[in-house]
Amino acid sequence: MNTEISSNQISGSRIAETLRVEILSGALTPGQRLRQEDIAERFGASRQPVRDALRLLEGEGLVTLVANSGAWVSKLSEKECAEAYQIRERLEPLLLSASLPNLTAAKIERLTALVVEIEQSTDLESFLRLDREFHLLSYSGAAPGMLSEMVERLWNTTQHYRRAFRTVVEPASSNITNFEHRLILDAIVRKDSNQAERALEGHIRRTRIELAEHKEIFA
Amino acid sequence: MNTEISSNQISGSRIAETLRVEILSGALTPGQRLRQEDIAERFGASRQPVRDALRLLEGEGLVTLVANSGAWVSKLSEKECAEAYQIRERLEPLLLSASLPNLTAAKIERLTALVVEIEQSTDLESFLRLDREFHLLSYSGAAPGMLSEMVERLWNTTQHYRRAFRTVVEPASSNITNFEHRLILDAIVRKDSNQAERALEGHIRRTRIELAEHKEIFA
DNA sequence: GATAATAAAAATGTATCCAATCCACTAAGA
DNA sequence: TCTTAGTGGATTGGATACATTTTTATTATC
Repeated sequence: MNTEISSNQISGSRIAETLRVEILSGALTPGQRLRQEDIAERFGASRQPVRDALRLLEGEGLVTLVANSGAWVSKLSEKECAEAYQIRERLEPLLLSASLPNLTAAKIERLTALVVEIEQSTDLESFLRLDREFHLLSYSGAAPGMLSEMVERLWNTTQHYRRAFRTVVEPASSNITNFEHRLILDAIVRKDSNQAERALEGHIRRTRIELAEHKEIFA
Repeated sequence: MNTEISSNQISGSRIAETLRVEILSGALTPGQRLRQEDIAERFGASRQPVRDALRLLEGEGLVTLVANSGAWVSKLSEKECAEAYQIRERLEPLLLSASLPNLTAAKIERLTALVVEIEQSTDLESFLRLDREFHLLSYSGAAPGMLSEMVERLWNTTQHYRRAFRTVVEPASSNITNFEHRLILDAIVRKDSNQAERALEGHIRRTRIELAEHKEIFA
């Protein structure tokens, strides 16, 4: 009997999944080189599926491939990061609007709890995890599709810089963030999509501008 | 002397490029199966670079891969197509705004000529080519980056449906399209980014709504 | 005649081997 | 001492061969 993962997917996808988690968790940092052979050995596979995985992650923007040279964890310049945030400003309100009508009472209850948990969170990793859960849960009413995927990719490619940002300014703007979360939540509870869009756009916009004031993150 | 493409790229990328053109031109239609071996033979390569190419195109949304089964040219449902257009409504105005300040006089001149050429175009393929050139040229002032890439991908994944739509309603809404192009051009000439954004958003929005009225395209 | 099970064939996924490319280090010359 | 050409090691890219999975066609049974 085979007790392994059912895995009706090619091995490369599983490898990509693990690498993705490691990049998002910060175990692999931007600019770090990814050697095919090392990864293959780690997963007990050949280099073939590793190449597939790297190609997949390249498509997601998490890995940068250079011909005949190698693969690196993608690095964003200050400009690229700002661009990602500008895109988020336009797309996430749209996604939230699409999600809002389908958010169940249970989910809204969880969102309410999350706002409190975020306010009470003390360590960095908890904040990052809860903040991500709050926002992505608020989008979970939307049908899966291109838009959801794009937004998740944007969150993934900017994850590292969110962490770096929070280590620099941690306590200073927490109050503002918490206030903005309550604004967003309030609009969600009232099913006011216009208000929700505006609150969310402002939230992302403010973060982008504040991020631009800390260029040392990108050095 | 080597007259071939300088080609500091892996072979899979070249294969992907050719397949991309064939998908956009309509030579390969949505739903059509792509056999690795057939493609490999066509390019005189092994299946390895073909797999790379398919992975790449999957990341661009042009190809759909199923594990242990195969690859197909991506197909959009009516809903997915509408979603792509909604995303375009939000992203392309942003891109046009970023482009506008950097559009040279020569480019604006070309845009002006294109509006006329589009109005005078008689066959379908000319219209598609010119329309694409008009819009993408209007974005060419923006620095290359995530946003430009996303927009180009959206144009690529919806290309087939733009063609199908035009074959159905060709003459009916041409006047409106032409008028909208002139509105956009006017705003560009006056470097009025607000107006340009609104005109462009309306243009895409109207197309989306009109497209939704022709569900037979997706049958 | 239709449906389900089975077997054959066709296509994909993986491993291994070989070739081509790049990078760093060394050494020679100005 | 600085620059440049060359060489060796390491790493990636591609081709072939084999294993696995899916699909299709055939056959038997209801």
